[in-house]
Amino acid sequence: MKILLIHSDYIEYEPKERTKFAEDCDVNRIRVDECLVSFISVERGDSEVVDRAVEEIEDVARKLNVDKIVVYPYAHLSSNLADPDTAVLILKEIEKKLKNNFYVQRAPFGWYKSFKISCKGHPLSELSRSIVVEESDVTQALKVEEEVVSYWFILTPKGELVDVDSFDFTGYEKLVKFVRYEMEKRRAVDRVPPHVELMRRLEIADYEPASDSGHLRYYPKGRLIKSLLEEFVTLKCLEYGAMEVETPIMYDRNHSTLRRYLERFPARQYIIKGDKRDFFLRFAACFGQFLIAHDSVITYKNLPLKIYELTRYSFRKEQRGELVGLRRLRAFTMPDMHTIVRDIEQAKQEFLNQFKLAVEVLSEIGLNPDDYEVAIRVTREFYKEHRDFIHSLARILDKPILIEMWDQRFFYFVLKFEFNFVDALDKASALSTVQIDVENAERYDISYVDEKGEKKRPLILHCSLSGAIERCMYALLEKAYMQAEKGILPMFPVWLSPTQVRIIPVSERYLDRVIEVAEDLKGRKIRVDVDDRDETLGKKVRDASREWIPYIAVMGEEEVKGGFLTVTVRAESTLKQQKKVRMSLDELAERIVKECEGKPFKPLPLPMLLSQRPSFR
RNA sequence: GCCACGGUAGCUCAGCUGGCAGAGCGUUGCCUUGGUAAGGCAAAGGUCGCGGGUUCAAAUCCCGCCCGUGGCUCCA
Repeated sequence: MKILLIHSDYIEYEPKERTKFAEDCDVNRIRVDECLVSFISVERGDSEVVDRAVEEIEDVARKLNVDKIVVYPYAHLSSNLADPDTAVLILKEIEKKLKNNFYVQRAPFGWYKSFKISCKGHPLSELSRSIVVEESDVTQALKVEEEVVSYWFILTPKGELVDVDSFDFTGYEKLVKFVRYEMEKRRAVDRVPPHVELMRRLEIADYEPASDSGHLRYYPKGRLIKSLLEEFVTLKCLEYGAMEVETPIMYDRNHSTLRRYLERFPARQYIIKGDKRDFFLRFAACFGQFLIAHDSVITYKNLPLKIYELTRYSFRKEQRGELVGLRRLRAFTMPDMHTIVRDIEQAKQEFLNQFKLAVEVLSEIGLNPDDYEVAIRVTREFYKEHRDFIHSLARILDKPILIEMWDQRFFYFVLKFEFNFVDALDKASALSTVQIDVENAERYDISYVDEKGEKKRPLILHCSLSGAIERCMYALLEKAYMQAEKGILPMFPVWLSPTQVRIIPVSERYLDRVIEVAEDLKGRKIRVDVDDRDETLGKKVRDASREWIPYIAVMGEEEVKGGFLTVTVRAESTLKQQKKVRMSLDELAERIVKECEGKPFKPLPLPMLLSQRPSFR
């Protein structure tokens, strides 16, 4: 809403000619003396700002000490006008509210009017106000969340459900940390998280000050790692039987179905102004996939039906203080798979399959069950009805898991699991997760046809097999850091290492031969580079080690003559003792190829010769 | 959004009881041609976050703002 306020000696106006939106009125000349004239343009969405507008006008009127207010519809203050019907309603409402405390004259809407006005000309006599709709980015679900009462238990692999306070946590150090983190939601760390320093030092990712907070830049090495993870998780979903789709990243804010869904999802959105409509940026792939499902003809023969998308990106406008490095971002990449199932039995079966698949995916990425803790969140009702099923989940990984139970269903799901990574600062964050959604098939009007030809409502599973890709990178970095603290040399899995082999010539004399060897390895789909810089051998070895390169091959006279490589194997070395192995080129190549079996491959994302590389920071 | 801390060379940081802008690393050049965690010498490199104020004089003191990190909050 745009308001122009004029403190006037008088205003005189007279309706002259109707427009097609004209409201009925007496076409008399009106004069009001000693008044505040409010020229108002009602804009789209202004029904929410009436009270604030009234407050503003009253506030000015009081300051000027006037008791008469003229409400004057004036379209020319805005290029984003509300429709006339709404505008009249809003103006009338303003009139009504102002009348509580003032004498109010409202000029008729929809007329060409002549007017004369006399402005007093003191400093406060001409004011303008622009009242915008406050983006209520706090959804209903966010508010509800504050009221949720949780009951906490530990479920043992033997199937005992123990109250959290009576569980003996001896031997379950990480679980304690996780439970504390979940329940107390309090910690006192005053450090930059280790992975933040690592992601920068290793030239993986960095903050981008020119963007919004929580949007990172990825350097070639980071892009490579991210891209391999993206491809890997995608392939896992496709192998599992999912159909890959691609859906828009922004949606109409006023779409009735989506609007209701937004209300149920506790996340803040980015709002984008379009030509005519406002859009929000997706925070997951649910919308796009549900809308596809809504328009699809699905029969019982198609179930379970799996749809998959890698969201690059999902957007969540987290509060500033919530953002951390790769752990929590405003733009992140998430594999998002939805499974449409016919009933609760099929839902349970898929839930179980996906639980197991998530374990497998994380372990291939380099995160073992020791690295995360399992949480199950469930309504009391669902727990009672499916106790055996839920207990069976604890047996899969053979470790106690945290159960959070609610008396009522506050959210759209009845059951979910999460694998939570506990980092070097004892903070937990969710990686893989699957939820059984009992609400959205209805909301999106998704149905399938059963054996009898009847339309039925399915259930929907939400699954992120690995969790956000960035978060996997965060977990790998944090894990490496924690291992380094224990004296283990930190590294990435070989298939994710940007450089898998670095070859270092003992002197420039051997460079040509070294490049030949490197080209050979490169031809075998191995990421190999060559340190051709004018530095000492010691320095080059040190630098390679600081880059966590799994295989460092040194070539000098001996190697060239003998036709072998002297390889420092990082995985078998310690801080004190390097493990050096004599290997043939074939042996090294075979070893690496084997270690990367079944994983995607991408070539070295940088020039092979180190001397040709820029330093990105 | 609130609280705390921070922003000085490409990076990490010192200087901050006001008085010539500093170090290490990196970069460039030269020497060095080497056998497994930093070889030597030299040079280049600055809007001290931005704006205002105090002062003869401000990186330093004061005010405002911006950005970052941490904590709170939040984390489907």
